[in-house]
Amino acid sequence: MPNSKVLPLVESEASEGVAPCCPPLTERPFTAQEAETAARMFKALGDPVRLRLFSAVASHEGGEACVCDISDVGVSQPTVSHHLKKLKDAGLLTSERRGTWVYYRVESSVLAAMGRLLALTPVKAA
Amino acid sequence: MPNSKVLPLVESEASEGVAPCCPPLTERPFTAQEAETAARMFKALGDPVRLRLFSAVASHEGGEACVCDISDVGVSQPTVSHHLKKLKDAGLLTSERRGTWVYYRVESSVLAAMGRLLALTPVKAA
DNA sequence: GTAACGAATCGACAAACGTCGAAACAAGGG
DNA sequence: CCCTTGTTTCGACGTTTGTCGATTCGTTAC
Repeated sequence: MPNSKVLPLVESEASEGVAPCCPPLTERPFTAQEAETAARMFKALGDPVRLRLFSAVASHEGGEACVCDISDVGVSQPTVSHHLKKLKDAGLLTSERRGTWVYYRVESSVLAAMGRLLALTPVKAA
Repeated sequence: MPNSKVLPLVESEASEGVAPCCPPLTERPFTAQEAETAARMFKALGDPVRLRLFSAVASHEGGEACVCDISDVGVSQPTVSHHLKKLKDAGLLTSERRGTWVYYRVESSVLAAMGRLLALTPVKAA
């Protein structure tokens, strides 16, 4: 899929410095651009169906799941596909076709970046 | 404000067990109900303006900020108020009027719960 | 009282979103 | 080949969302 747009949430996945998009929320006020980037991640997880799909992939054996394994979330199959695409566009999932089936996998570096965003830091003195 | 609806994201703020709404995303597939609850939190942060407002409060001295301190995010005053209300309804902020001004404060227990949701756990063997 | 200021609510509007059924695409098996 | 199965795309629909200007509410100062 050469034309798919994936957000550059993480600059590189090289050995060490995973380079998150933004500092912790508590460090300083976000700039407009930082907020734009980070909001896309949160928005992607801001839907119950997507959260279930994401959790299903994330908790599946081997760290990946076929669409057919996780389609049981109470919406039609096209809707499942639609949500998986959104998670993929947000950079939270990657997909790979293997024969008949398509497998989705969690992009753990992005998940880590989001966790770092939410990291609690000591309250600044008034 | 007796009629405001605050989501029960955290059962209690008592001394120790902050009782998050849900297990880590990677632990097991979310139930519909867990997803519904957690998605509301993520959704609240899924807008750039709200993220900037939240970050501004979170990073402000003393852990709180007057609306007038953080209104500089490029939207009208009613819109700022609207977004602060959403963050409040999601349980991420609390507010308190002190004289002329209204101060917002981060509900850190909820922030912690969200961070725990995103905690990375080892990939299960296939 | 009334005027001034900060903040919340109201009403309206366009844009974005979630959902579905139908159709198209991809891969494998007769 | 054609048929079946898994997945994505398309088109349409109703709902939700973000935004604003105008108004209202709460508080303080005069």
